[in-house]
Amino acid sequence: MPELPEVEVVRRGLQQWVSGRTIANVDVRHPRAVRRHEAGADDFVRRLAGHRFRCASRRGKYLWLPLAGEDTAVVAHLGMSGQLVLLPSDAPDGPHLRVRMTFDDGGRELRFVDQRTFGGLALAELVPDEAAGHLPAPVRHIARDPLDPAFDDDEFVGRVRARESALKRILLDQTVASGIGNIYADEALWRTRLHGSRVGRTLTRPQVRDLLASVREVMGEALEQGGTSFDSLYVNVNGESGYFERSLHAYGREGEPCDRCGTPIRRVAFMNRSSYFCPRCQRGARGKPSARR
DNA sequence: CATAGATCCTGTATGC
DNA sequence: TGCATACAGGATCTAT
Repeated sequence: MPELPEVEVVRRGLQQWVSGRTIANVDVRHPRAVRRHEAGADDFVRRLAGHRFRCASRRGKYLWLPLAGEDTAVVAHLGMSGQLVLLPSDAPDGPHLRVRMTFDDGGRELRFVDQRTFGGLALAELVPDEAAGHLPAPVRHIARDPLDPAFDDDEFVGRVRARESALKRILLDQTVASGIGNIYADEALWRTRLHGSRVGRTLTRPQVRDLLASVREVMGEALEQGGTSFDSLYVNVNGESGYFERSLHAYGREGEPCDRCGTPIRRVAFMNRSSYFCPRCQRGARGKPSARR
């Protein structure tokens, strides 16, 4: 469940159902799922057994579970198709089960399920971070996400306007602001009436501020509805899907009328993926800036 | 240095 | 029916 709202839904589930529990056994069913754990799958398994999870944290699309009494955390990234689900031990494995963790209380076990194996788990060091307290080493390279209270709006505006590349590319760059993916980038651009091919450098400060407000708005609304799900690939820790798909205005709506002006939504290939936009509301780099008055 | 493109993987949907 | 192709919500490595 890749973007911020979906990952936050998972974090909340982990916070409720996994924090405070002590790991009994870890079973790595596919080595690729722990490829980011440099010391290998055996080391990953050995170092987790007997340790207790303190809580569940998140920045952008990264999740981590700090271990009690240690300066380490299990870092998880769901990639394109990863799921963290809680299931009874006797539930069938399913074809994409990658890692299984049991707990000493005998309750539901935690499973990492990932069809495409772009996601993964690793045990990483928690290192001091001047602003955030502690952060896992693999998370330090990304920026704060827009829902982080300490997110620096001015810095974001400055960085967007310093870029020579397309606005959508900037939104997807996790080192500028983390947590935004293909869906919410398109949705925020639609809400702000900006075209993703606009060059960052050409935007006014108020335009970038509006865009940031739209990002927060759409992510907040999605979170309230449990995230966006098109199919069973994107579920919370209890295997349930969110409802935000119903509220999408642009993403996945090629040919359908724009909810503002009725013009059919267009889809174009961009950065090896799809971008959806309203060709009337969101004027492109070739046309006049839409917010000009 | 900033930026653009290729690549990792498995499954589903679509067209011939 | 079989087969080929396009596409899927992401991040990272490589080349320019």
